[in-house]
Amino acid sequence: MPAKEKQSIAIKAAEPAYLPQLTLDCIVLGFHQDQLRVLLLRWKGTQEWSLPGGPIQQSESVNAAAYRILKERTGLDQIYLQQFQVFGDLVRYNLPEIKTKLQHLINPELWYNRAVSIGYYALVEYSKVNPTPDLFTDECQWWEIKEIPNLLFDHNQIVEAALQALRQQINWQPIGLNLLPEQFTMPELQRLYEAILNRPLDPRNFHRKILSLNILERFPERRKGGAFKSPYLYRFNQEKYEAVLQEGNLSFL
Amino acid sequence: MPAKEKQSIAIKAAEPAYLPQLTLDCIVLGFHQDQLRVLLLRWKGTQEWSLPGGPIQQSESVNAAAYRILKERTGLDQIYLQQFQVFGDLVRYNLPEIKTKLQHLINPELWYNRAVSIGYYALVEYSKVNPTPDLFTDECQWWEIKEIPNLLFDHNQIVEAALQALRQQINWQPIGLNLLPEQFTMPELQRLYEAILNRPLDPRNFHRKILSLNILERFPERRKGGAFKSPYLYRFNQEKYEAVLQEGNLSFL
DNA sequence: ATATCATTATGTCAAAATAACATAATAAAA
DNA sequence: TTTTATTATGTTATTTTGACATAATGATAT
Repeated sequence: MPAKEKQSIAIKAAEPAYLPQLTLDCIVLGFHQDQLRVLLLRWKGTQEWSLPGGPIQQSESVNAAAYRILKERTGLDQIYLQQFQVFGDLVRYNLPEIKTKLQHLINPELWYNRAVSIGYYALVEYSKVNPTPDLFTDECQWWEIKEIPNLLFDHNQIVEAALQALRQQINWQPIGLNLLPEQFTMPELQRLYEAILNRPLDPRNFHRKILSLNILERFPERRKGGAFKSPYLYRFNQEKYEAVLQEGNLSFL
Repeated sequence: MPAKEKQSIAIKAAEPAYLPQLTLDCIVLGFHQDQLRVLLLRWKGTQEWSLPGGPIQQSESVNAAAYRILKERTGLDQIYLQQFQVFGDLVRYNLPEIKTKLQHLINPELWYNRAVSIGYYALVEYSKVNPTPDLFTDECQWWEIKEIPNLLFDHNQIVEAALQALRQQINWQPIGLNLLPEQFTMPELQRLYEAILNRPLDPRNFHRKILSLNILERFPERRKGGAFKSPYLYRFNQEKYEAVLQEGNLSFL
């Protein structure tokens, strides 16, 4: 190998079975106890965390690679996945530092000088996820968005960019529903939106606005169990949702 | 222009000076005579057209590569550029067909079986562009969006995706202004929006809505010269624009 | 000079969407 | 039965949108 080895998340796939110098990072978002959470991996024998991700096989599409990685880390198949940005800067982090931290894991010759990463965010139902580490890590865990530690590589920035993209997208598509279980209550949905948008919403206006989208169905029964008035249960109606999407009901400007 | 550059989504960057199996495609959009236009290249000795693009140098960021390519094809430096999608399917076009069409230009050994492409759209001022072919092409020309021929590779689909992304973005950001000269009239701006959105707009409502954004300045003088009432001239005010962006005035949902 | 023509600038009103606001109902626990 | 936490919901004023038509103007033709 010439004088070009170092790198990124992408370890020089010793196998040429992977696209060289290209990787993929996934921001897997879940919602639990009124908090947005993200799935992180702890590298073997360290306290260093990073996002799930990895190289792309020659035999799979980029999207398929994202689904594969998500399947490996969460056990889930059907996931809402959104490509949101390519990270292609020349210097994306302090490489010598990373190499030092991870040298016991990866032969330095296996690093690329540089890799480009495609960022995806995934919205998943928290309770269905079975967090599973990969070959380089020994722990896969949910972290509250607000408590994310310093991550390896440029992953803190990638998470930030993903959240921004999510906030933008949720303004015109009710994608938040992908984060909830099939049945949910209006207050739960509101708290999810508040977590994503990071600001409080008025419950009356929220209720009206969400229902006006015509993509929710209310069940006749309420949920019992709390020391309070029992809330109605709702369900996301995929068909109605798609009908709404068709209309492309964006206003200009 | 760097030696050995270009193009296509799938030519083996003969040198390791480029990121392998990764390319970049640019949809350069301009507006002229009430039409949206896109810059296309005709391959040497053929009637085959494709988008500007090419591989990324090891020594440049992905964004820098996009700017470099745009500079090479248009002569312009300061360009509004937006990364909008990665095209990463396994099979993006009929490779044998392409190889046949272009075999006189490129040694088949230099083709990759597969490459991933990062799509950018660029919004430019039509009259400032100096269309310039690259090493593989002998013509660089504007085409009306509605008259784009069958392009090489998956470029027709990429153009379509770019337009969709543009239409989406123009709904919440007044980016269209990048397509006009510094001074423009309200009807010109309206016709631009109509071209992008592909539907007629009411001039009174358009006027009201655009001005309400508070990013335009009206000049005291009007433009003379037509056999009709002379229109006012406007200018895009960058400062005001940025002030508005800060507010992040997106409604939720 | 005047008429004609193409184009531009602009206002009103009804309907819809938004934002701001408070209280009664209820399930469980005390 | 009282208390507590939480949920469901309605009204009004304001803002935004959408639908609609006409008068003004600059050039050209007569």
